Amino acid sequence: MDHAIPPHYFERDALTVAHDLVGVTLLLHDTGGVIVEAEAYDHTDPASHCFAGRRTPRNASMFGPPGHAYVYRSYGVHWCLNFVCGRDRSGHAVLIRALQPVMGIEIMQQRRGAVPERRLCAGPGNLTQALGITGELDGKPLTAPPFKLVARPSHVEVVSGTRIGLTRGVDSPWRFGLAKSRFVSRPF
DNA sequence: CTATAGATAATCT
DNA sequence: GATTATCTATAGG
Repeated sequence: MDHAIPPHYFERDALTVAHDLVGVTLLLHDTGGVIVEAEAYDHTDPASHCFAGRRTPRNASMFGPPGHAYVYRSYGVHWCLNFVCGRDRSGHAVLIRALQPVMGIEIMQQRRGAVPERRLCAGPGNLTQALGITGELDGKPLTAPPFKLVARPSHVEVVSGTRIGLTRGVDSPWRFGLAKSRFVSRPF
């Protein structure tokens, strides 16, 4: 029996949610898989878009209600998917960085081109391309279609490390992954 | 396998 | 005008 993720799941700080999301299954329409890599960001974090509570048109949904998506464009090219969380709308979010493909693998392969399955959803930009995620989903609730989230198994071994691709906040170990997974964007 | 270089254009100052 | 929560190709071990 599948257990859906309840809305209050996201009413916690980004670090806690990022840790707990490892092993959760993320589905969008008929594609998706198991979250094997996620990173936490919040308003105390120099690497975050909403550091010190700074608001811009782009990051508006990061200050919106928890349990919703924050989708932004990275390097002007790639879409990146975040889960907004926190209890006080102060700017907590978790960047989904990699999935272990489970559902709709052929569809995702068509969208991504000829890449090995272990690279299909490895990296935030690759993941959104595989699932067909665009800015249209920014601000949409994660607890309603087209999203579906399924709770993880009871025993999941989670590892942590420093985040990827940053110039600030480089030492914070706010990257979480599924131990020994070969679907992560980079080894831990 | 790891490391680095270059492309790329939206976003922000 | 500068920066960037990335990606791919390429060179080297």
